[in-house]
This record gives sequence, structure tokens and C-alpha cells, in this order.
Amino acid sequence: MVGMSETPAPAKRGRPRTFDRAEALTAATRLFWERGYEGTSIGELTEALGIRPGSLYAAFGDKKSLFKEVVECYGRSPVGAFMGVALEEEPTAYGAFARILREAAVIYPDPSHPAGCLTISAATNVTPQDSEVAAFLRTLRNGNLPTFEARLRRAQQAGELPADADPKALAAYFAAVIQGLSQRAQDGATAAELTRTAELALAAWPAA
Amino acid sequence: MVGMSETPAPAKRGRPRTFDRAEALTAATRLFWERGYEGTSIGELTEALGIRPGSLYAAFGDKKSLFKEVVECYGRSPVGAFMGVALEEEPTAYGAFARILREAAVIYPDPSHPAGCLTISAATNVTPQDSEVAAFLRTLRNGNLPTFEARLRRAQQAGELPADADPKALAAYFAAVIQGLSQRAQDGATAAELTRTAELALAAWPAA
DNA sequence: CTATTTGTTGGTGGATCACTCAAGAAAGGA
DNA sequence: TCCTTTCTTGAGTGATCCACCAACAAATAG
Repeated sequence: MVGMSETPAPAKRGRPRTFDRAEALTAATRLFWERGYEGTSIGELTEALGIRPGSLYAAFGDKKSLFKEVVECYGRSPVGAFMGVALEEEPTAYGAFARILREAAVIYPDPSHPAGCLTISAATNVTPQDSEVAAFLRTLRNGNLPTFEARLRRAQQAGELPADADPKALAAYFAAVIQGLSQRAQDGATAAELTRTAELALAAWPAA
Repeated sequence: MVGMSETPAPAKRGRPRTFDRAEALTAATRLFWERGYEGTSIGELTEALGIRPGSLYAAFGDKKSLFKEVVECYGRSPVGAFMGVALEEEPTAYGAFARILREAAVIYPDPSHPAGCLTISAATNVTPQDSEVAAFLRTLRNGNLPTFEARLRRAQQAGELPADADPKALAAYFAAVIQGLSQRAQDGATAAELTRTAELALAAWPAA
């Protein structure tokens, strides 16, 4: 393994950054997560990150850019990616959705991070002038639907799901339940309570 | 029917109000409903109501008071009260919850008013300084849970619900589904789609 | 009529908002 | 060593926010 080095030796010029960019992104994520986009001010961000506004704007651009980067980072984190992982790893569609609901019931109320799903929490209450952010998050949330539907359709073709089942309707149902779990977690529901909710929700799975 | 008159003839002194208070409240409701509490400014309210800030403060007090009155008014409106009506009018618990879900699926995406439920929409993205409003709305949402549970427990004692069913868990499940329906309506789901979601959700009702 | 009560008008104060800029500081390259 | 590049700092931009007056207008009561 010679040749091109792993880190392409950027040979950075200029004054190095005094704060950890990834660490700052994590702190910003936590703030946006619990307060939403509009509810988080630049002042609160600079205070939490321990830097001045100039440094923040130099490192992340404006508020919208920072928020989009936060959402991307969230999507790559375990909390934000557990659905995709379950859909990939579980051999059956039922197994995948059961795992998604059960994991959501435990992850969403986990006190080690703000309650619920970031893309659901930070979405609402955006004024028309920030409709760009609202549309961005709505697209992200609605993006789950075709993914769910495709998995269910595949299960139907494989004979796992009865022929009279409606993959699109099932996908919409699970999306609604997941958003409901997130909301309930924000309202203080416990993992135990949400797990019971998840089990009940799974009872809607079409019988063979 | 003599005696005390229906309107107690207030014999109002002073300059009469030039705008309709109930009408103004309706307009304010619509604004808060689609923009949330923080996202609605006094300026937007005065512009929509066609009055000046002084009149608004004289008639409703400060922003918080106006918002609370809006929520109370919403709770008395058909859109805000349909759950209570269904619980009262339907003879069976299943009939009540089926009606609640089916009506929510049609009411929430109705284009004649902002999408979703006001208490769910206007709740998020409140900064800590307005935690009073957030707590007020959360209490309102969580208030549905004991009501649901009581109705289910009564059904269980009446033999409508199997003895091994869990009224508390079922109540939490329906609350989560309802919040999910509201969210999906805000994301653009149609009444037809939400109705299919509601039907699937009803499949979780415990078999006898 | 006068006095009283109440709504309306136009404006202000203090705070906060997202954001910017000039100057200083810390690194590498020559 | 000096230059270039990049980041940090601290002050400050105009705009907007909510909250709240004081003065004026319009009604009733006596």
C-alpha cells in the first residue's frame, strides 16, 4: 500500500481552525434537534459551540447551509439511519418493519439525545420566508414512502404478503405510525409505552 | 319566557368596538394554525384582522392570552371537538374509535382550513422562553390519553373488549395514530390515502 | 351640555434576529 | 525572514420582533 496516501496530505495553508468541526456539527445537531430550525438562533449556536459568529459563518456558511449539513450528518448517524439498516439487513419485510417500529420505540425516547426524529421535530413552524427549509424536510420525510412501498411490493411478489394487500397503503400506514411514535416521544412517552404501541401497530400486518 | 333576557342587556358604555371579536378570533386561529405560535407575529395578526396593535391588546391581552383563547375556540369548533363527539355519541368503543380515525382522515387534509390538528401543528418549535405555551399544548394533547383509556376500560368491563386487552396501551396506540394522521396531512397526504391508513390502523383492534 | 368609559391611532423602547467587516493572529511556503 | 493564506476576534449592520403607551375619537350616563 504505497502510492496515494489515505489522507491526500492537503498541506493546509493559513491559520488552522481552533475548534473541532465535527464536534461543532454534533453540538449544532443537538440544538436544532431540540429547538427546531427557527427556534435556534445564531447566538445560541455560537454560545454552545464556544465560537464567534464570524468563525461559524466561515466554517459553515449561512444558517440554512449549516442546517442542511446537520441533517445530512444526522442521516448518517445510527439514530437517523436505523430504518435503512433494518430494511437492508432483515430477510423478510415483516421482520424489517417490526424491527423498525421496535427500534423507533426505544430510540426516539432515548434520553441520551433529544426526543423524536430530527426531520420530524425540526420541521414545523417555519415561516413562509423559510419555506425552503420546510420543503427540504418534507421531501426527506416523504422520501421514506417509496422506499417502504418498494420493500412491501417485493415481499408481495415473493409471496410473503397476500396478493390482496395494498403495499402503498401499508407503506403510508407505517410512515404515519413512525411519525406518531416520534411525536409521542416528544410528549414524554417512555420506551416501554412506545414498545406496546409498536406491537399493536404490527397487528395491522395482513394475515396470510 | 320573560324575566332575565337572553343577552343580559349589558348597556355598554364607551366607544363600541369597530370589528367583530369572534371574526377576529377565527382569523387569528387560521394564522396560528398554519404558522404556529412563534411563526405568527403581532404584525401579521393585526394586518390579517385589519386592526392596529392597540386594539388587539385591548381586546385580547398579550400574545399568549390571545393564543390560549384561540385554542379554546378551536376546541369548541367542529374540527377540534369531533373526537369528544364521537366518544359520546357512538354506543360501542370500537364504533367510537373507528369514527374518530375515519373522520380525522377526512378532516385533517380538508383544504377549507390549515392541514392537521391545531394543537399538534402549533406545538413544536417553541423556544424555552415560551415553554409555557409548549407545556400548555402538550398537556392538551396528553389529555386525550386518559379519556381514551377510560372509554376502553368501560368497554372491557362491558365485555366488548377481551379481558387480556390493555386499555392503556390501546389508548396510547390510537393517540399515536391520530398524531401520525395529522402529520401526514401536513405533509400533503390526501383524504383517500389517510382513510386507507385509518382502516389499517383499525386492524389492530383486539379480536374477541 | 359635561363627565366617564372605552376603542383606536401612531409611535416608541428594548431586545433579538441573521449576518458582515476590518483588523489581528497563527500557520506554511519561499 | 517575509509573504501569503486562512481563521478568529469584537464591534456593529439594518431589520424585525413583542410589548406597551399617550393622545385622540366615539359612545353612554346623568
